Amino acid sequence: MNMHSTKQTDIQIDHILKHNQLSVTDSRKKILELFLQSNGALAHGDIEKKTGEKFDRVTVYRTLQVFMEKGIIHTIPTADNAVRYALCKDECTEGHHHDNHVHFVCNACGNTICLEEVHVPEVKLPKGFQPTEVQMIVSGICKECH
Amino acid sequence: MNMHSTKQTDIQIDHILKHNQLSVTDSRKKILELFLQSNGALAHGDIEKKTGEKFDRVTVYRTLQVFMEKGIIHTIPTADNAVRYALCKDECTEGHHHDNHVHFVCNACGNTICLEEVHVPEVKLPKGFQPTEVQMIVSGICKECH
DNA sequence: AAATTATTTGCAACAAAGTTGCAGAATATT
DNA sequence: AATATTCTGCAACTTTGTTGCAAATAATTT
Repeated sequence: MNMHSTKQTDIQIDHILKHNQLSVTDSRKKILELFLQSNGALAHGDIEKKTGEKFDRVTVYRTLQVFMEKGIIHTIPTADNAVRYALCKDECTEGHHHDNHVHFVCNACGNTICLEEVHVPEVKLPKGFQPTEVQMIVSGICKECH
Repeated sequence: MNMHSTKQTDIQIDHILKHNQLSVTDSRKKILELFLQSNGALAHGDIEKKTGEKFDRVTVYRTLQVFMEKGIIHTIPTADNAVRYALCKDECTEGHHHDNHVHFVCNACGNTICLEEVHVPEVKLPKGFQPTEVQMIVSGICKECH
C-alpha cells in the first residue's frame, strides 16, 4: 500500500482545478492533495514542510492566494500569528464563504480541525451592529491527543 | 480643551503599571494611554503610528510582550495576518485571561471592538474534544459606521 | 538629595515572512 | 505540432519580528 493519491482523488483534484478555470499544474495538484488528505487546516509553513521543499516559497504563496480568490480555501483566525487555511465546502463561491462551523485548535498536536457538524450559535449584538460573518475558534485538547 | 490625558487617567496609568511591578516609563505610559483611550483593539502597527514614531519599534514590541505577560492586554485572533491587542478586565491575572466576550471587527472602519456585554455562548463538542478556551469574532458594520 | 543598583531603551545586526518583476518552463489552445 | 497563454522559480526587495549589548532612565538605598 502506498501513501500516494489514488486515482479517485486525482480525478477529484483535476475536477476542482478545472472547475475553477485554473491550469492543472504539479504545485496546485500537490497542495490541493494536502488539503484533501488533512481533515484539518494548514498554515503556510506546514505546506512548505509537507511538500518537501519541492516548490518555491513564492509558488506556495501564490497558489494559496489563487485558491483563496477562487473560494477553494478560506482562512481561519488564530490568536498566534499563524494564519491557517482550510478547504471550503462546495457551496463556497468566489468571494462568498459559508463555512459557519466551529474550528478546533489543539494545544497538544497543534492541528486545526474543522468541526463540520458543530454550527456556530447565534448571538444577539447591541443595537447598531450589523453582522455579516461569525467565526468561532475553540482551543483545547483534541480527540486524538486526549 | 486639549487632547492630552487628564490627571485622572495619569493616576490610573500609574496605578496599573505599579500594581504589575513595572517601572513607570514614557513608552509604557504612552502605550497604555492609547489602549485606555481606544475602546477597541490595537495592532502593533496602529501603536507605532499613533505614538508618532516616538519610540523604537523594538520598544513597542517589548512593551506589548510585557503587557501580555502581566495580563494587562490580550490578543484577539483575526483572519488577516494582523494580531490585535486589547485591554483585559480587572479579573485577568498573569497567565489567566477571562475575556470571554465577543469581539467585533468592522469592515468599514477596520476597528476591532470588545463587546464586553455579549458573552460567548456554550457549544457542545463531539466526544473526546476538551475545550479550554473559546473565541468568537463577529465581522460586519459597527455602530458608528452604520 | 546624591549615589548606587536595577531596569529599560535604542541601536545594530540579524532572522523570518511576504511581495514584485521578469525570463524561462510548463500548460492549454488552435 | 505550433502558437498562445499561463505558471514557476529566481533575484531582489519590503515588512515584520527577534536578540545582544552599551547607554540612558527609573527605582532604591544611604
